[in-house]
Amino acid sequence: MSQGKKRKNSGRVTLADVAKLAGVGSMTVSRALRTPDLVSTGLREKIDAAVAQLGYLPNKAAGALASSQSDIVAVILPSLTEFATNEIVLALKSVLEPAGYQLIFTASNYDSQEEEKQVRALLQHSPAALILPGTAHTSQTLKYIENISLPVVELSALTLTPVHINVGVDHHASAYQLTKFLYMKGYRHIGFIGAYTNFGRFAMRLAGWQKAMIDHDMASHRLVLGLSEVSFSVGAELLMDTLARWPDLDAVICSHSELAAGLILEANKQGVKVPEQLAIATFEDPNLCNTLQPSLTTVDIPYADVGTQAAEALLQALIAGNRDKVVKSLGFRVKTRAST
Amino acid sequence: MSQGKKRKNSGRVTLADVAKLAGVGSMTVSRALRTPDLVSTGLREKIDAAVAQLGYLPNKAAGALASSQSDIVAVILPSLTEFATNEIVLALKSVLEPAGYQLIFTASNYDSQEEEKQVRALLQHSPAALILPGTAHTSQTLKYIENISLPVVELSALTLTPVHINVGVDHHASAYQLTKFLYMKGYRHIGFIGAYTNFGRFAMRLAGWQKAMIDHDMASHRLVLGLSEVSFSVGAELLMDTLARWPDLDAVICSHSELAAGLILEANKQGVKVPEQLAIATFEDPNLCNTLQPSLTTVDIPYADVGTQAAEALLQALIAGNRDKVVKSLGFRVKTRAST
DNA sequence: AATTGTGCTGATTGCGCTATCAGATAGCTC
DNA sequence: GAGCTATCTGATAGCGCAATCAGCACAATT
Repeated sequence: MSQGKKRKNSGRVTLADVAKLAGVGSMTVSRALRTPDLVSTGLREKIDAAVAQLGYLPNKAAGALASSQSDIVAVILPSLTEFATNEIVLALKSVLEPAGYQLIFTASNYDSQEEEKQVRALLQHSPAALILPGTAHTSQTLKYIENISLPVVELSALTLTPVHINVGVDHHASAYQLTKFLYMKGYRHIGFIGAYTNFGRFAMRLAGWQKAMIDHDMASHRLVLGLSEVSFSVGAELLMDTLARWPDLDAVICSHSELAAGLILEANKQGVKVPEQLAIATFEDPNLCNTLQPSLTTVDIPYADVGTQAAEALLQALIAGNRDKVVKSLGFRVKTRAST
Repeated sequence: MSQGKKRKNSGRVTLADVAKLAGVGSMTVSRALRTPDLVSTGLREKIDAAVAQLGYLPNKAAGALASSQSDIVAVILPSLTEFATNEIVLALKSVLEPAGYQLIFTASNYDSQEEEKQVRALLQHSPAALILPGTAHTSQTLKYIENISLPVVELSALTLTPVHINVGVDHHASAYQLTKFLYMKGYRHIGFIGAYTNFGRFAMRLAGWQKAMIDHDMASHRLVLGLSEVSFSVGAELLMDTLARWPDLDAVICSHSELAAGLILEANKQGVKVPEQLAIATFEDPNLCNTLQPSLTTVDIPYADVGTQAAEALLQALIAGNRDKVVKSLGFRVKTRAST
């Protein structure tokens, strides 16, 4: 019974088993599976039959080790629960999975320390590429990704110092445009409410709003609320208090759709007329914003495009094997709805 | 320059590099990293220093090959865009990631052929466990997962023939209860609208509704619509036509929240009173259903619990190394809101 | 003093695969 | 038919790690 072996094999069917059954060398089986054109028809058929008969499944860990390349693409997202996430994930998958890549997702929860941990964990799987948010990284994270010779994609936010591929939207400009849009509509007392948990975007949008306020001589009418949490109810609780404190206020920009939704629901309940008494505008989630009554004016951000373009640029880099810097800034547009 | 080597090494820092720098054997480094208690303090400190200095990251592919076990947990979800998905993903992550597992997600899109492909692809990464929907599998898929000696979790739907761990909600019973609830409220002409894309759940809920209709002598008042697609607009388009064809209809159960939402929005637009003229009830998404006006009566399904309990049962199986069958049926309850 | 542990350490081997190179065979040129 | 290329095949040698086992020092036991 004891085979005198030092090591038990894992029990799985291996390349060698297939080779033996097909009566060929294992190298030929390996070729038949990866580059069938290099194997003669006769052998290929025998091998295919053997593979089917044994139900052979290649062991990718072994393949990755031997060839020092894998089909894993590691993706770090800021959060798993946001509208944008879903769009981006679907887009990435639709491009990268057909090309034979496996995606691994994790979330940093807008915490750069957590991101660093995730990067460390993911790099141990020697992925073919790394996709992560375009927001602030720790110096250790930067060290990891700069030392490593694999394509890196920074997503969603445009960076000043892109590592390699950077696809995103200029959040500063979008907030600027939204503010300007409200100004054109005649609003003069435009507040900004956001959550700084969302580190990158909050700051950029805030800055964009601020610049627009100054450029349009509204600098004296400033309300900024920085929250530590985002939800319908936080938005709802805010409304009456904010109106009481800033009676001049005629419009509000929310950094998150959920906040804006909370405001609207509460306004309906309290009899505050939107947009007559208060205009509300926000970013991103068209589904939610359309469902609400009145519907919400937003800056539509094409997150699906962010994902698609990022994936395509990545695929090119993967195929070409180059590390050329690619920066793509995607458009956005203010989508006027009933709330302004 | 040429080293006469047959094979270039990958350029990454390896265990051996750390060992050389620390002046110890590579096996000791391996131990220091995985089972520090078995290494003396002096060497451990030297090794830690060397690891830090070199920025060493273990190569998990090599580790997986050598030990024939990996830290990857492969998860197949029916869809990435559903409410339930998000809840489940978060719950799985919160239990399994702290335990040191890496999750890989893919989606089968309610297609068992696609599921089979995904299973094949995922098994090549020799995962530590496989999590997949508890709905119908192809015979090939069953062959894969039955032959394989790894923990399998079937999620969300209860199965008649669980492979190993099965955590879910009895969709049949939930539809039955919801129908009964409407009956108690006085409704007698209760229709059912669903999408059969969602193979498992649709059939089970339909059956539950049907049973309840028969049990409560409403068998003669039956409307069933089986759709091939789900969205707000499909729901909206349906409303007037359905009312015209089934003038008796006083209540509708929708298999998907989105359909119900579409119906409500259209009812508001057309002046159809909910619930006076038509009651509407559905399943699952409390966020959406609460936001709507009138708010939607639903069967609340504790998807977060599904995820948590599945992950915990899995963790136990992983630690104990057993393959005991575990079946957990989670509760649900009818959440009455304004729409009924 | 001889024996048996006990705790650490490292040499060796192999996990299952692919890169590399050396043959083998067939097809072609002159 | 010699010489050459083009095409195919397989033997071998790692990839980086962990399982295994042997060795060694030192403490504990008799």
